Amino acid sequence: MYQSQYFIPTLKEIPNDAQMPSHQLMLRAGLIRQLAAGVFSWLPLGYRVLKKVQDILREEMDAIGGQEFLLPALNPKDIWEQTNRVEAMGDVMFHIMNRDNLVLAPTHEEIIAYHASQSIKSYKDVPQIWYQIQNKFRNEPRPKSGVMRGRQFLMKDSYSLDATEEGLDLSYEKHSEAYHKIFERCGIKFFVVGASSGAMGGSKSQEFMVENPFGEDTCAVNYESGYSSNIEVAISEVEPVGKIENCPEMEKFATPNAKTIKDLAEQFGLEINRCAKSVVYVVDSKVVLILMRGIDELNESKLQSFFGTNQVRPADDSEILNVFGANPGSLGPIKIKENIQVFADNLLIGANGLISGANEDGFHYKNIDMERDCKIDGYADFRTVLEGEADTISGNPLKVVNAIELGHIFKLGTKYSEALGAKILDENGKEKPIIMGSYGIGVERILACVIEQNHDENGIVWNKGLTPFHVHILGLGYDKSENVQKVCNELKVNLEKIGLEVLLDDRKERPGFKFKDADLLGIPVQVIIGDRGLDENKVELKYRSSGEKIEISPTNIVENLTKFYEI
RNA sequence: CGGGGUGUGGCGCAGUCCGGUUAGCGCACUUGGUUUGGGACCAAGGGGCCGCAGGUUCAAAUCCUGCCACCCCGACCA
Repeated sequence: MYQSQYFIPTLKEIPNDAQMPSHQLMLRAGLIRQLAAGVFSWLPLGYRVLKKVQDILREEMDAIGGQEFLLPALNPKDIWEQTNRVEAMGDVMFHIMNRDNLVLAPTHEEIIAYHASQSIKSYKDVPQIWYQIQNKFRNEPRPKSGVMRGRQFLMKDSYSLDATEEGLDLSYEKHSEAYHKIFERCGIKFFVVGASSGAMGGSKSQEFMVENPFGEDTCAVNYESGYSSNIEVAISEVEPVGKIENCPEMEKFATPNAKTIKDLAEQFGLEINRCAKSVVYVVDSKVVLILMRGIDELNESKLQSFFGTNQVRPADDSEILNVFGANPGSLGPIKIKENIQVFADNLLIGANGLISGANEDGFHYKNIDMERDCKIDGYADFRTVLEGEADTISGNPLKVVNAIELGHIFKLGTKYSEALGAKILDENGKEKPIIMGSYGIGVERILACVIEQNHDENGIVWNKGLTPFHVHILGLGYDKSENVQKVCNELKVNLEKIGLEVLLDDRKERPGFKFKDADLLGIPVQVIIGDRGLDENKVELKYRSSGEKIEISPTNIVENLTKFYEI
């Protein structure tokens, strides 16, 4: 490819509205352009890389027996109504104004289940793995970070159909292995976390994560021990609060200026973890009290799975006053005005010597014994893991990091097959719903993550597998020197002959300009050809990742690059 | 949806507070010339309904009102 004829609009300056390095570089290197918030055009150079990612996805999906579909983005709304997801998706789903019976698909479980219901009738017809690489539409309230979160985005989504739980386990395992291979081949450093399945009813779910400051998920990890978990479900080894000896009788005391646990601990010289924090939530319209250690934060995901509902929210001040007869800052488990359920975090099991609000403004109790003085309806893990706590595998400190969700594998179960009547007969002629799994990868996110992990101050550093071109020939003084032209073109032909993709910078630009652009584009090897070297029968080979340059005779380049690309 | 910010040529910005020459600068673009191994220089050019719509005024990029778009923080995120 001649660069003078190829559309690669590079930018010298960083576009004002790009914050994330990969976003900046994708714009600067001419891979993408933004069309609207969360909507991007892929330019030729970017699309070349995107296609290479898709090739890897196809190869690995085919390798586990996946069959590629292309499902429509326009979907009949009534199919989505059968699973109640028009309502569940709410504003996230795009609706069509002048054709009300159609919607834009944000995912494809329903359509897969629909087709399965038509044609998959027997246990002999499964297992099936169906996948596609296709645009998804989600009306994100706030698109951000370039292609990281868009309103239209490419997803590799696949779905497994099985007759038995064991079959699902196998399909799930196959996907897990395929995903590992995919991300490894893309050269991404990632980790896998167990994720909260929330109230959606699936049994097992794991997310493939990439540590990144712009990531929207939070995970607790220890790379050495291999512990990694979404903060929504993360656990750690923490000493319970426990008992003190000879805990005296409970005693009320005045705390007029202590509104927070911190105030309380500081003003009265108390141990912060014996100051029990009272968190008030409304769960399915009922007010509940959760007691936690003073230092801990309630984890809403854990609360949701404990109660099996996602209808949870913090109680507001008037609800609190109503139930407790006191305001936040003086709440506790003792003598609550209304009869409500009280739960406590596991770390408070058997604890005594606790301090908590008296449900009377400006007063607290001390010497509270959970068993002696409180009526607790249940204990569970409600807390959010904190940085530095011991991981449950090695006991070494956990790191709490931001992460990008690249992929998600999910044992769905029968929710969609039941709703859409996707049923099969088993060996005994008994009708059963198909057991489904759902597996997704954000295709454009792969690209962004690769750039996040592989760039320097000069630009992108592509790996051999994803680079848009294998070799970047820089013809210095190309427009002037017939010799440079001759050597460049011969080399281009010879490299293409052995299957390498070549970008030849034949533009009428000064050398410095070409060097800067080449580093920005980030093709792994640059072959620098100019009269100065050719006079001594030398050209220069520069490796983008190390910056290392070697001088070499033009006749040895093909051999050298054959080795480099292991052809 | 709440809070904050920004809209001026393809990109990056100044000008707006305090209304008043012909709307300016750098990059990019066109032409000519000199240059040519890490984003050259000189000269001459082309390109703007100053986000949109109203309003105030003799006069609006500038003041007022409404709307729109985009970015950031938060809420949300199968």
